Amino acid sequence: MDRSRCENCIVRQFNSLRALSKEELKKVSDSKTTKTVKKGQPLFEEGEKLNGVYCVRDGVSKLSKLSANGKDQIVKLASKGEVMGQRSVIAEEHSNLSAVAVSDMEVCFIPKDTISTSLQKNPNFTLEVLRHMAHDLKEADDVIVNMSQKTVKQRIAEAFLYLKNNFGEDGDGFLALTLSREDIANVVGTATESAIRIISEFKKKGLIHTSGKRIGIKDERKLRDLADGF
Amino acid sequence: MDRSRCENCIVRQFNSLRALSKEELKKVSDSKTTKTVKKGQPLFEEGEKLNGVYCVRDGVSKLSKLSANGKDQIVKLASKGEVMGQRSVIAEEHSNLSAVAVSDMEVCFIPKDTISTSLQKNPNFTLEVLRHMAHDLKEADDVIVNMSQKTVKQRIAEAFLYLKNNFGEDGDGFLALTLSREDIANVVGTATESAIRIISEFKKKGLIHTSGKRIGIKDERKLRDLADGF
DNA sequence: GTAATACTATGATAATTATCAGCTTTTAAG
DNA sequence: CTTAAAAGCTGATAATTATCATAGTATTAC
Repeated sequence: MDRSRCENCIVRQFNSLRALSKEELKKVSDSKTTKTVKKGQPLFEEGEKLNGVYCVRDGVSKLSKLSANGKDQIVKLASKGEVMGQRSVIAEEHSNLSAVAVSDMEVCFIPKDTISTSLQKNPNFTLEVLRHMAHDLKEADDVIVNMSQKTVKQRIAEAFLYLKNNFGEDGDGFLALTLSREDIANVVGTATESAIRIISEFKKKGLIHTSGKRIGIKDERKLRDLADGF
Repeated sequence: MDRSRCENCIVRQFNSLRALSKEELKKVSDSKTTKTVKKGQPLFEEGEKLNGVYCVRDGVSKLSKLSANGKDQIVKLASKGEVMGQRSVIAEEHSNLSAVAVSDMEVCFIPKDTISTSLQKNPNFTLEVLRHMAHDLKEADDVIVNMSQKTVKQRIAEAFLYLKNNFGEDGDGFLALTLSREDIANVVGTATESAIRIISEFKKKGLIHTSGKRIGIKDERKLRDLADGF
């Protein structure tokens, strides 16, 4: 079986592409190009015009936006099965976010036309994309509330739990996705030093353990309570 | 002309309902019910299962979410032409937000079935809804960045400019939409006292003028600069 | 292997923001 | 109309968070 064909790609099960017909999938597969992106390399930049979407086969990308004060706010982490750039392609606007790989990635680039055609011809596909976007919007609302109402300490606890739930742990009990301290700070929207200080504090309190930049969760229950304000 | 019919409703031009066919519009119009909602009254509550969507004909509603610490975070203000609750109906989930009128409102309730049928049968409509949601998602990203990276002072300045741009001013040079100090605080995610203090400061600096709870913008340029961090 | 560079860490201090308390003004109910 | 309740306001203080400075520790390039 040729795994480089979308028809055989497992990743597809997780995103809206699963609503495509066999015919359509073949077209997607014929028009797509596969890229590998090294950790730290950009996929696209804020303000760039996207000529297609990126489907993540492996690895993780951060989607971020530069704020007026020069800091990068990470809005979302996209991993296996997620499609990046669809918002811009659908609304026919330039991207409002930058995408940079936080681990080595393998992605498929699907040209805009292929997507647009299916959006116009296959209502099931459109509906599926719509459902996914509705879900993303709900998550965005939750992030807004967390950012506005929780303290930095709570947000960092929340972030660690999120990383564990979404990316899992490696064999040694560390979070499978290792982010730099700066990236952690940019996820929760705080100064790098503040994030580091709080990580040290969590370590002292026995909530987490660290080894270099790797972080492992030691007491999930207490972290949860902290994130919820108890 | 019977303005109570969707076919003749101007409001429709502003939202995704404009993509409906004449036939569909008639069905919508026949199945809808019109409600008036007094300022302060709820349209629906967080966690409630919505059996349809609300199309705003007049007035403004706040969409908010209760945070763990008991504060209400206002995520969006919906006014004439906007459709509320579509996210929940599309994703078939309970509402993640509460809607409460911040001014007297007139809204049309359109049952879920009517919407679902059109979503399945009319790809243009689905695509139009999708475009709107893509836009909402972009705005949500912007809010996340503002909430995470800007100071309370900047966020309040931003909020006043937003209110002016989206709801305009009355004849006396005050913002057409009057929010309580508490609502303003809940929009920017701060304590009511902090919001009041900053409003007083803006007044002293000649950026705004007030009369009771009404607020007018005096120096838009300086407010803009402040919001952008200069 | 070593120098340069980026990342992590911690202290000191300043700025921002929340909280609590008390008071005044406005609004709404009877 | 008047009285209770709600909303607005201000001060004092505490807690949180940012900033600046400095140093140790990894990483990477040559």
